[in-house]
Amino acid sequence: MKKPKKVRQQELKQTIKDNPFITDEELSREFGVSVQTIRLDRLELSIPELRERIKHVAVQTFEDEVKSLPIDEVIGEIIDIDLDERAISIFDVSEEHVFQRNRIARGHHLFAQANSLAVAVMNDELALTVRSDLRFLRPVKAGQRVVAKAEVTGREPARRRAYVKVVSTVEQVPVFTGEFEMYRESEREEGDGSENRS
Amino acid sequence: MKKPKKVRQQELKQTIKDNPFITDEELSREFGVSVQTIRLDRLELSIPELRERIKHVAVQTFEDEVKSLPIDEVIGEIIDIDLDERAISIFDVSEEHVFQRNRIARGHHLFAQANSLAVAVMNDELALTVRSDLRFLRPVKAGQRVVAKAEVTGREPARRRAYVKVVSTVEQVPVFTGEFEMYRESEREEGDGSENRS
DNA sequence: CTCGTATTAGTACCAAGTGCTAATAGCGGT
DNA sequence: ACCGCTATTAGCACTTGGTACTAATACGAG
Repeated sequence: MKKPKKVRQQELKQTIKDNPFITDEELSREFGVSVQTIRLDRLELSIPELRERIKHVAVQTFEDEVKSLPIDEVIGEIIDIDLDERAISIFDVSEEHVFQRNRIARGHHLFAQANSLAVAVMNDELALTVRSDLRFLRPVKAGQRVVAKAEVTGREPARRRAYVKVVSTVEQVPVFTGEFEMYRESEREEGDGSENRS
Repeated sequence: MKKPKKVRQQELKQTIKDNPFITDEELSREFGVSVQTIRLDRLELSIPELRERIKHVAVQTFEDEVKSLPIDEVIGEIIDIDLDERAISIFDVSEEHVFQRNRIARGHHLFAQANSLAVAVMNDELALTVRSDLRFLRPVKAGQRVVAKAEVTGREPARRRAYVKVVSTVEQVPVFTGEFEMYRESEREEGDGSENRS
């Protein structure tokens, strides 16, 4: 008995952790013991078999992948709107909006809420964002409710521009602010709406 | 023969893609054909067996995980990454990303691609966006492919900040640019750039 | 009705195991 | 030297989810 059982088991644990794709047979060669011994060790350490280990790793990725997709249509629910003036929306942050590692909301969701609201507040067939300046003031965590308030702060009809300021808060505390320069497709009176500046 | 073979095979392909963890037997029940038929279909479509599929998924994660972090959390597909230096991702704009009225992509998708790329390029356990300044230069339409290039332009280890510039183009033409000020969760010594924390 | 493709059935075999029983090794203590 | 005990090894039956192959059957078009 070269190494005591305990030592071997600890090493075994580490080896499998480092490379979950190793079979019992390969392990048995590596440690110079029989396959059965490896099996007994795994049993005692409650380490599952190769396929289960692989599956476990795979499931993790897969779930993460599926989870981090959603970013669709209009983000947040608009609860009040006064066209061309101001608007408010709420957005509940849930698991799929956060980094798994620390449950902090990914920036683009906050931006999406604010941007959607800025688009909505424009009283226009179609508004496009031209430019924006964002500040992420505090991290937002899963489970929190973000309230975004948008206000139209300026207009430049000649250039078809409007300026919108959005402040997002969680329980009264500001977490995000954004200034948006918006382009309105149609002019104020007639609904033109099919122009393509580029 | 309810559905022609071709249709079944296409559906089969999709089903397996959506859920690689499904056995031939489950598939055979789902499609109302025998297990052998499923096997023949897989053979023709060169879809590997369950375990190989799972293993493939697992290997991906494992490799990515060793490297760094949220490659599976990125919006768009990373096609090249040089940690702490630069990264490139592509994002295909489809119907669900655009306004129905004019088929122009909603701004937050462009932002999401750029922002997640900026996060990914940071060689860090966790990076958060602190501030960003965006310009939407030209409208992007459904069907177009957006290529985003991120470059780390500056570092301020003392304040745990890094600066990333992202330029997104469609067929060489810039459509979006963004400057990101990022916060990195973990501190790092200067002059390293490629250590092996994990 | 016949031809050809599609489908189903059945068999042998494989990898990487589990679960179980039984034999053997190694070593300490007395 | 012998007992006792744990550790190790061996062997066998059985499991999953397949591959590879052969053979039979069904179905639809010409």
